[in-house]
Amino acid sequence: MTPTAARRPQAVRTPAGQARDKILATAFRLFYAQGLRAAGIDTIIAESGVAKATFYKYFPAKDDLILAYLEKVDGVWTGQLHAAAEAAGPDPADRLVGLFDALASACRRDGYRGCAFINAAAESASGTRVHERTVAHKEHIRAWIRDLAVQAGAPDPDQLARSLTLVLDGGLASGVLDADPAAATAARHTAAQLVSASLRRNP
Amino acid sequence: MTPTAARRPQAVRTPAGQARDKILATAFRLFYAQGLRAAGIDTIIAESGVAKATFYKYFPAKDDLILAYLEKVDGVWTGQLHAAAEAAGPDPADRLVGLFDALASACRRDGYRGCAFINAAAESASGTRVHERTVAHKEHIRAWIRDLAVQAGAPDPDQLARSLTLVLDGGLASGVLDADPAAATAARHTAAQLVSASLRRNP
DNA sequence: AAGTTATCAGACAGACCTGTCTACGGCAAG
DNA sequence: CTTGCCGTAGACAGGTCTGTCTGATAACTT
Repeated sequence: MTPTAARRPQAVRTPAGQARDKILATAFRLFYAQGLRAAGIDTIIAESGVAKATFYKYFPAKDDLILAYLEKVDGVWTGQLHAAAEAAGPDPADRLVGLFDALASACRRDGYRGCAFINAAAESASGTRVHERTVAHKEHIRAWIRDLAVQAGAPDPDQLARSLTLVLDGGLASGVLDADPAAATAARHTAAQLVSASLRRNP
Repeated sequence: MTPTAARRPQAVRTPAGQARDKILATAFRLFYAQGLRAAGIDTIIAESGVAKATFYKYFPAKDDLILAYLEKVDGVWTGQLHAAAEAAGPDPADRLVGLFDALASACRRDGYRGCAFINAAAESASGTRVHERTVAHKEHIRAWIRDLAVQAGAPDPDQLARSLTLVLDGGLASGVLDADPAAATAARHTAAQLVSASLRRNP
């Protein structure tokens, strides 16, 4: 009837500039818990508490949100790995083993579902931006581990980095099946074996 | 107009009893190549060349087809692992290393996209039949490897089996990123290191 | 020859998904 | 105070998805 009757209560308003963060936080949670395809845009918008138009302003397409999500995961996970490595002490050889503590911590977290990147890659065709981003992440990790192996004086740092990333990825991949802490413990143990075996000839 | 005008040419007819196999073969291909969600029922039906009603007769729901697919993958992959292990000779220690040749062979195949089970688990919520089936598969593999470790006289077969499955899963998980044969080679090399290190005290 | 069974073709329903668009409300800067 | 920006609410379009149903045909069985 009257224009006044059409007024809507406007509910709660997100402060300017914070909408993007809220969306990304929700996406982080839902993408990781349910998968990239299973988590729909509508759900993410509803749980973020933002309007649809606001969402599409910051993320013109779902793929953009997925990439932002992967960027965030990269930062978080890389940070945890670095922190775990540094917590093991100044010796690079210790750090190579200590980084596996990040895996154990991850396993213990509620809702742990393995590696977000491996899961994302499983849902994306090769050649897509999402897939490429995943490959880049794994290469960064391996380069970092290789660097530690060089510092530790490994005779073949490439080989050692390969071995350790295999064990790390194995631990992460098994995390999507069950969050068994034994897998993380075994991964750390295996890593210690590989590191000491690799450095034995060159003490 | 006339009833005769309504007659359809009936196209090519699948021989009785073979429809299920054709569907499963198509599903095997599409599920692995695209993922469980990305491969739609309609596409599978169209590429199978069967009628929709026939499909739903054999697989009342998509989940049933997915489970049949996983069953088939299990058979194929387990067979390849066993064959690679046996090809390495009669010594159980050699077999523990030789089974990694199956990984190298898989990497070389066109359209290789890592482990179908890990990929499936990434797309399914825990607690679902699909997820449970994946966990069961991984447990079978580890039990088999553990058995080989016992035969090889490993002092701690559980630990060795854990380590080797971590490396194997790592190799498979990295396969979804890129089918790098170097990963398979490194996995075999790492496995050899772990096996010999594990048996050293007990020759 | 008649009946049974397996298959084909495709319309249809109902849900969900992504992305666009309109209309409106509050806030801050000019 | 008003103008423009950023936000909300939600309808809508066009597509895809799973799963049901009808009706007709081919092949095998009795």
